[in-house]
Amino acid sequence: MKELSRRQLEIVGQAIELIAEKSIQGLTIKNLSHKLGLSEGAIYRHFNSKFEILLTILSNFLKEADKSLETICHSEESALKQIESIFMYNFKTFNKRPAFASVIFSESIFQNDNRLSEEVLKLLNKHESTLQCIIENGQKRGEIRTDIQCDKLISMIIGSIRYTVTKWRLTHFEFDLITEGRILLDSIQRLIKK
Amino acid sequence: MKELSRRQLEIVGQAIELIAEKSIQGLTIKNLSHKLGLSEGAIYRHFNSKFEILLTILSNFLKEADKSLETICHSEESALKQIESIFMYNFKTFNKRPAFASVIFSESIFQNDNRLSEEVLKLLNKHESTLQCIIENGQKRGEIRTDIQCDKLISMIIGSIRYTVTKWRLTHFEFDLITEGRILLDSIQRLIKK
DNA sequence: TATATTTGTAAGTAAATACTTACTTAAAGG
DNA sequence: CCTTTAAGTAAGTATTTACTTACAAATATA
Repeated sequence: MKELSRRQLEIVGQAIELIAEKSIQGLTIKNLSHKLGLSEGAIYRHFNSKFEILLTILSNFLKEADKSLETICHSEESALKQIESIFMYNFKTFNKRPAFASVIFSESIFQNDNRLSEEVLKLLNKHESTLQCIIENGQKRGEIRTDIQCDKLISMIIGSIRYTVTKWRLTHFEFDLITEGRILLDSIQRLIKK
Repeated sequence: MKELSRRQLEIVGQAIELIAEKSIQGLTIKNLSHKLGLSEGAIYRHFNSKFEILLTILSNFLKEADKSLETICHSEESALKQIESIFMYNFKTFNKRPAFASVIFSESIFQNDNRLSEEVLKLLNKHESTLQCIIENGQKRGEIRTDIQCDKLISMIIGSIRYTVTKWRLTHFEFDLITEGRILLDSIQRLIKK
């Protein structure tokens, strides 16, 4: 994973904007070149393939998420506070950059290659392992109820976050994601606390 | 919504199988014609467009789901039992016909047309309204806790079902959906009961 | 300043894809 | 039996798409 050149950053940035505007299907080399004010060929001076561009977007997102989740996990907050941080991290990220949601929620789009869906799976696994750590500690400390399997609590938490974002997208962003996210968080906290 | 001819049923059936085998991206007219042992043109004797085939699949699925959800909603069972029925209906359906999951979970695939994602939204809304009815009654009857907003309970329930199915797909069906679904259901029931 | 490297372009290519057309065969009906 | 209609085919078309090639300009370097 080398550093990206200025032009590469520009290409990736415009690609993300393009996805935000026209969804993942709108990310074509032609559209991208127009957006950049370059020829299609020029893009290939900086990336070997469209796949590489997408992979760059995804793995940068993954790296960023990794870092945030690590920070949350190693903080000294209570379990419920840590879960709050995960909620807000997700809702704020998707609210600010809906394009990421478009990429993350389009697992099955890429015909030949499943390396992209593997990246998505990595992201989910990272969320799961972080939540597992938080919940297990919370259970030991008596903050979280112990009568429910940890992995089912995780499915509920991640599932409800994802579903909220999915509905937000399907309804063309007509409700405020952060507001709804906060209410959802409050409900989840009330359900899982001891 | 007219009745489908024998050939139309065959085309739709093979289309579903094709999606199950190669995911939604594998559904091309060429692939479909090979599977049917017909020419590509022959398909157009029975459907005006590929879009129409997909819409037929989706709206039949929607109709079926509608019927099941209505039955569940109007049964005299307890709220927790009704929720169990919704869980099992979903997990059994996707387990038996993973192609449906492939279609339902690919909202953003269809370039120009958003009529398909509207169908998916309809399906989600039907689930939501059914659950709302069930939960509100359950709350009145003292079966379900009332300290959480109804729509957040719904997000948790639908979200956790969808997430479980998504993971099942991303991990290439490596765990038993029905088994995991039952454990998830048990957890949810324990969380939301009064 | 001369040369080499980087970055660009215009104009392709090849493959995929949904759909059409002109024509043929099979079946149905009076 | 003859005509009409339904159902099929082979061989297209038009468009989109990711990617390539041959060449040119700009920029850096010696």
